[in-house]
Amino acid sequence: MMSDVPQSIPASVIRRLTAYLTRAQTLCAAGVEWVSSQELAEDLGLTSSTVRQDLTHLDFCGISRRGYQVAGLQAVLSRVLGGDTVWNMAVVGAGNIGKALALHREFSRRGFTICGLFDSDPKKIGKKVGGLTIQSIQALGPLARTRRVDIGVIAVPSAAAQSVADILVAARVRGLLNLTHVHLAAPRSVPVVEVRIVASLQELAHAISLVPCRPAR
Amino acid sequence: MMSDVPQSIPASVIRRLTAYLTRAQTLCAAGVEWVSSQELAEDLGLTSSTVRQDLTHLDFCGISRRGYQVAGLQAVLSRVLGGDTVWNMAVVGAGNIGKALALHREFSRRGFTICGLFDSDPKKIGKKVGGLTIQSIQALGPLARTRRVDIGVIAVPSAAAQSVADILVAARVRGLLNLTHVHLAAPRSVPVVEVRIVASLQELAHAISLVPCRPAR
DNA sequence: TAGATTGTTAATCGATTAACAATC
DNA sequence: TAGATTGTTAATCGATTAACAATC
Repeated sequence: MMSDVPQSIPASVIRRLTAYLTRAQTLCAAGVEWVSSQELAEDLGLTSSTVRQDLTHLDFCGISRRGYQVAGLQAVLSRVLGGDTVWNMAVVGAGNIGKALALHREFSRRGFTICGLFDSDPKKIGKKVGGLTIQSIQALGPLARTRRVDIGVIAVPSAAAQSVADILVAARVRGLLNLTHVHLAAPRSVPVVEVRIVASLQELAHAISLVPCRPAR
Repeated sequence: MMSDVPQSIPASVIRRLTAYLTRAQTLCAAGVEWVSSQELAEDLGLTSSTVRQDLTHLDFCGISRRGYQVAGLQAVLSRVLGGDTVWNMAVVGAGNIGKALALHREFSRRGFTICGLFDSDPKKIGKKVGGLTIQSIQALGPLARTRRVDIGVIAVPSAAAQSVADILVAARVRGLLNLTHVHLAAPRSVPVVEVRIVASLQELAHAISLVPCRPAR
């Protein structure tokens, strides 16, 4: 009867759970108490069936004729998505993207603390970005280890990405967020999530070219 | 026998095609002439079967025992992904992320030109970011129309995202890149691609917590 | 009660992988 | 020729959707 094995939720579902969480937070802030699968589906461009199916992965039940209690839903989603945990991040690459991430307030609000910003350019080292001082890549390995960095954010030029990933993995970082457009090799115990902005633009460009031209007015 | 209908390639395949393109460009620059599906698969963390299946969507054939000619593959992928076209973009929101995008060189290199940067904050209007002057949101609609903006990039606070999207759609923009964490409603003729960085971090955090702890050394 | 909405099962759909004949 | 690699078909796998009994 020992069925309490922590259920592994598929990545496709996890991505939607983050959307439900954001929505639940908004509804909660607006004082809404109950939400149905149908309403959530409309808000997020899904079917109600998908929403209900997704929420069965949670240790949380809706109520017939009322839907899901917003506050409870928010709490459960937050916990499943690691809301209780604070994650330590190191951002590598202090270019435009790296600096933007270092300054982005939304991260700390969600429990992701940036505890170091690194670059290989000697001219940048020592400069301040928000509350952080840019440090040398040489310092990355030792610091990631002593500061117990959980997540390495890779925002360097693509050519340097793999070597930075290797340094981070050797420093026992637990996961990588890859903002470059090259694939990173990492051991299976170190998950990698890719955020490919240029690829997203190309995907969008392709989708656009499939849409028949609209009339001139 | 009229089978030359422009095949609609699934989005899942398009995302990988962008990866093949990047890889082909790197190989081409390195002077490599041929690449097999097996090699591409290893480089990108896929199976050779997936690679071959994907490439059948292209008007391009490999050769038994040799693989795919890198230069040709690169050319065909570039064309399919809109490499011949130059896309006009407006970036809305001149916060950290918006500014980083405006300064990011990789976009223009890939055929995505930023022709305007907009913000609602009066204190920011008139300031220069790279070659661009920050303009008022009031100017967005008219300018998007007259400058024939193809793609609107939404990098404003989440609460303002939908209204910005509405302005862009009304100004006949053809597609939206959404960098906020809320879902955007848009007509089906205006494709929306979402780049959700915080959601990616949460996905990563969840993946990390599934990995059993490694021994202390 | 009547009816709306859940949780769940079964059906459908699409994407990935395996397998192999064709071929260079 | 022998053998490696393609293009393609069929099998598998997983994700989404439809349907509906249970229930509040």
